[in-house]
Amino acid sequence: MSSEVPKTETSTAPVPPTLSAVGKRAGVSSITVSRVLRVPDLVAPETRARVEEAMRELGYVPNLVAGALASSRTNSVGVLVPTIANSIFADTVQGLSDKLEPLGFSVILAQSRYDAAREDRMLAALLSRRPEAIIMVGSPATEEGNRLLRHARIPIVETWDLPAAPIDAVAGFDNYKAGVAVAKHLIAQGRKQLAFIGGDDPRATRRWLGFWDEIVASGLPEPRRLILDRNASGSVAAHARLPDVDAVFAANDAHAIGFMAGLRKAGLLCDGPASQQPVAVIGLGDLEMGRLFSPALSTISVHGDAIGRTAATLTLERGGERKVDLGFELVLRDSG
Amino acid sequence: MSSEVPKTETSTAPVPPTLSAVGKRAGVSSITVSRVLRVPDLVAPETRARVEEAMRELGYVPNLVAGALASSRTNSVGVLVPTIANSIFADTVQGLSDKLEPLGFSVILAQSRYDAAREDRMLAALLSRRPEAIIMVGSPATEEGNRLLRHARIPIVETWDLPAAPIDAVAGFDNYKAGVAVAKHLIAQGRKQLAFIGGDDPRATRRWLGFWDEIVASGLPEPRRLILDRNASGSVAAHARLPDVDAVFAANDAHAIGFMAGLRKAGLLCDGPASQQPVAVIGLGDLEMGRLFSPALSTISVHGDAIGRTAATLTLERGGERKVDLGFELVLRDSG
DNA sequence: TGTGTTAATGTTAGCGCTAACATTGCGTAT
DNA sequence: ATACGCAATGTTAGCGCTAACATTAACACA
Repeated sequence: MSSEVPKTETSTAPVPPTLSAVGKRAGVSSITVSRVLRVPDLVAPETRARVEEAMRELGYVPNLVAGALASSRTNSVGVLVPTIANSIFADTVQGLSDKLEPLGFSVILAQSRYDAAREDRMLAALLSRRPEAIIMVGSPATEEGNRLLRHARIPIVETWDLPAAPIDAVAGFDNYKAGVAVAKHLIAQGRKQLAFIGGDDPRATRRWLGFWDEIVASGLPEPRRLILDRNASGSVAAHARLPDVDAVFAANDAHAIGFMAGLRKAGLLCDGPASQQPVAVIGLGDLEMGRLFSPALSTISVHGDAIGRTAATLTLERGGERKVDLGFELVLRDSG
Repeated sequence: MSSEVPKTETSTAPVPPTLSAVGKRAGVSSITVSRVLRVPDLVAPETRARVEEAMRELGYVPNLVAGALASSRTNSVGVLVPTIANSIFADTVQGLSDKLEPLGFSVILAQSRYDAAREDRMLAALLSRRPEAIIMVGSPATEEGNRLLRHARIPIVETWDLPAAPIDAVAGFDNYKAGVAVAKHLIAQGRKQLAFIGGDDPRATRRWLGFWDEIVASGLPEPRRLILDRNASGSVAAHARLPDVDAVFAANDAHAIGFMAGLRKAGLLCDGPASQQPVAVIGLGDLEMGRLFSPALSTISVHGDAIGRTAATLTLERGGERKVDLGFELVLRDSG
């Protein structure tokens, strides 16, 4: 990526044109060109036409880096997700970027990979690009991450959860209540041996807590918790480690589907309704695939894209309600 | 997002500290602070310690916008994908960002939503942030997009395909051959009435072309093509529109799974091996879900993350082979 | 006739940093 | 002692743009 362009080639050096170059060509000063770009109404129509012509001829591409430094507006937002690959957070990124891009904002994307140290590094990296807001999944894992964000003096949106003491704004839902809702449903269905499978990130843990509390409060034996790594294939074998279980809440749909694939192999899955399932399974996320699976997956439906769009709105509007609960709904299909 | 911070509040104004502020506090000039950040070996250990202390005390966060303008290195790459939500391209973004982030590069993400005009706008928006490279899925749809990229004088990587006349670098596979491979397999299996379902983006179309050519060359009747919108649910009903078909190539796994869900409803799916399926189904992408489905989905496996990592490598190294064919493999499971 | 008023354009300074070139001080060879 | 090399630090200019404040000309109004 070194710049070994021979400069002594021709008279028209391959130097990208600047505002002044356009201005010179159009016979105006650089500020007028700048105005054509940002506030065209301030420029006389003929002048504007001449400038636009010059921009076209030179193939001018504005330099937003310089513009950002001069105006201290970068028109960018930093987005931090644990992971983007086959994850539910992709919907959120899509949602927020659909909202932000038409407004001229760029999305700077970073992944923490569920690693606190990397999260801090990414947060610092994002902030050094001076985004006008940060949208992240969850909350900073470390004190350092918190400090960084609190000192940044820009809107911060935490998503996919409802932290008790948010840094600034929130767009999420109550993961604890989701766990409670699933437990209630499973108990009402008459299930007795419940278990929870999935990751151990903060949000999954909150779900587990709600699940546990509700089950124990109802007098049933304590549910088991199986912590699985992040790919669904691992959950295929999970059933062997959960003998006697008759209902499972999976921290997300991928785990739920993997678990069901394992149940099928074990002959513990039927194509009938939930009441006929030897083992009930409830997921979270409402992946399209869950609907296509047979038996169709019952799940906690969460609107990932709405979370993203709401987060985008929260970065743009200061003031107003800064804590939005997008809720969730228990969608009952055939798996549990 | 206006900055109405009352400046006459205290003596310690809430102005983010600059390099010079740190320098002043540490008793050195700003350039020394800059060196501590970029080339610490040039600074005496005690000085460095003093500077680092000052940075910590002030909570200094470097301003890469200014740094980029001064050095004309932004340490960022622009990434353009059709869509990021529940798509196979998320793997590619993950792969390239895993490679790029540790090197200090940020990813600026944009989505074209399969829309040529939006693609051009996003390309222009990306370029105006002066990324050091552009990685995109496919090739620019318009002449204007091509022109923009050719004039940008930075590495451009086109992915997920092997364009005949690439702008610069390529990391992808031969979509035409993928179609041929699927056709060959299906024909060898004795299937007679073949069809293709999926989108009509350039890559899907290339797959269709290979599929069609191979089938017609073998003397079988022309395959049918059903163009579906981008969500898998639409493909559930696709079977009704393809009576008599005994083999289907879906442009991606999501469509394949949706189609299979439809087959199941119609009683045209069994849990046995491929030879027993009334209708063979082959997907593309090798989604984890496909493996969990029953019957397990046969598919063209493509390594989306390897495409991303390769693309990242191609942006970093000029010279060397600039056209990398990552290939694909036909993974046969139970669906066809 | 002078005095606003407004529309259109220009001038100046500087955003926060880094490249490129000084400068300083000190140890060492001659 | 003089020159030289080198390590550590500093000075200067400028990246490409925009905010804030001129300036100019044309015209309306009393």
